[in-house]
Amino acid sequence: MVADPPMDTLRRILPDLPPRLRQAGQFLADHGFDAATRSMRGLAAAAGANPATFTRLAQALGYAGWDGLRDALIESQRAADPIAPFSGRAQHAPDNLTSAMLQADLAGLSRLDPASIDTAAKALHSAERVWVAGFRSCRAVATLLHYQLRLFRPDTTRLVGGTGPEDLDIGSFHPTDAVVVIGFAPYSRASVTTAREARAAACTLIALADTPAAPMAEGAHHFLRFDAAGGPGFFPSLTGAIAMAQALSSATFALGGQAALTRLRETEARLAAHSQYVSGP
Amino acid sequence: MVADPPMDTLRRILPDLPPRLRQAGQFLADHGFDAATRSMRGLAAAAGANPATFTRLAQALGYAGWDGLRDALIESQRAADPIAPFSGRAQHAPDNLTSAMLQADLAGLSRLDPASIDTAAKALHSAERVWVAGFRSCRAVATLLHYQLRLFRPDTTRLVGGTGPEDLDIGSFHPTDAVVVIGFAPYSRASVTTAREARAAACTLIALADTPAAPMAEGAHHFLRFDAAGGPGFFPSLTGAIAMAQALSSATFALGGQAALTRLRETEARLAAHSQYVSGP
DNA sequence: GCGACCATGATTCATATGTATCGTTCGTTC
DNA sequence: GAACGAACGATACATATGAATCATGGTCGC
Repeated sequence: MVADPPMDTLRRILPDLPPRLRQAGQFLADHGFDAATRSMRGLAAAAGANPATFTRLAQALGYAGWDGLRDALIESQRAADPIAPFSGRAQHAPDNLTSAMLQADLAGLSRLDPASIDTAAKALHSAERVWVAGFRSCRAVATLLHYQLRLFRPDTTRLVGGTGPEDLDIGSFHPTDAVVVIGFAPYSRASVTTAREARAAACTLIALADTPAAPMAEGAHHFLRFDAAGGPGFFPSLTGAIAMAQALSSATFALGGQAALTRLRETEARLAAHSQYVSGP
Repeated sequence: MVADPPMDTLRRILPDLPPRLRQAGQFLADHGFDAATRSMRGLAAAAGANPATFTRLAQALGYAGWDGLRDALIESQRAADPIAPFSGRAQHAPDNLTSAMLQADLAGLSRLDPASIDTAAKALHSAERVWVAGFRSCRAVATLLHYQLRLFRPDTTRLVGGTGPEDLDIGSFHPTDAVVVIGFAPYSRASVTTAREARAAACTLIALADTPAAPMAEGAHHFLRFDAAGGPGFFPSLTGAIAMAQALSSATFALGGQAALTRLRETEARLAAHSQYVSGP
């Protein structure tokens, strides 16, 4: 009956719990490790709650008592974090696809080159307008970069193909523009076209790609490399590209100084005024 | 005096210990997690040793008693859990913002929980339809997850707000649907609404968020945690969320078996036929 | 051979721990 | 307004837990 991860069932019934039980449940959700190690009374003291509350919480979750819940927590955590105290973590090959993918992403991140990002940020900073282009799965990276840049450069940042077919956008490239193109093999036709047109228009071309031989990297002023393939996943990984795009926007923001900060505050105030956000938990 | 990691001092004095103490020490080294969670007597039973042996072992390590050793073990494991596994990497302080961001992303990735991703993938696999919802910067994550899922589930995957205002999408949630909501603080109003409606419609709710206390995690059947803040960047980081989304789609694909593979091949063939791609370098 | 010493197991005990129980409070319903 | 029940805190209790103590067996030195 309660063979699922206890944290999942906890979250499911959490909203329907009475106030103090929910408070205890919240604490448990935030401090799962303590729940597995400390005693029930110790937990209660840390949470500022009555010990009996945790017994009741366990029973509300379908366990016979706190011991049952605690055992389930221990079991789920043992699987979750294989601490492997002595043997290096790298030794035991990842047992399943998921952790293998995460591990590959980890390795991919560590291969990124910070220096190339910083010089590209300078180029973005000094460009009059910035175009961001990414298609198919790379569209996710492009939208994020575009979104973050717009937070402090709202009027001078455009997404290629953001407001319709990309033809018109490409046609309006200007020599003082910078164009960021993101792509990896197999390269979408649109991204290659965008890069070619950017070169033709004498823009500053910044390419985020998987290899210097990529079509969009040809003649690019800045080349930022990330690993897309190589992982065990069935699809290419965009984790490295995302990390690089974020670092790029942050570095560009840092170059913007006080002016950029002011514009960011304005944007945030505008979002808050339209109550786009709800208050935190 | 014994502020070092207990496992280190253990290993140091292990060879000089009397036979039974050494045997217990071996077991402790191999099952550090159990030592931190189970009771001393329980440990002794599992190790096939006398309970008193572990008290003596703790004293031999310089602790007042077993409780002292156990607390040290807990503390060292708590630290080892959330901090980066490649602790050597964290030592040399990053020289600039960019590499600091990448480093923070690296640490964030290592904190992801593969087990929770796998169980969520099962839920996606068995859902009739899958809705993906993310707004503002999380839209990037949502589009990528939607894109990858559509590669092998083209007809049963939808992006909330993908074809217009999200109201109509939200209204058509069905109990056999699964809804994936991505968000972090400050939480956009649309994402909270989507999660609430998903719950109301009795959908399977899968939340990707920065804390279990996030509004969209309330009552969620599956909760996948990632770190958004914490880095030195000016904007939250979506690297962890992207990595998790990709792992989620790959895991779901793997569950799909031959049928999913067939559909993926069909999609690829269709893209190639329309010559969306250019040949590689 | 024998006493001293250490390692180890068994026993015992004070304490910590989880839970059943009772009384109180608060909100709801008739 | 009375009656009811849920939620919660406080108390009491049976049990589990860790550690001190005692007892035993084996080893080393003389």
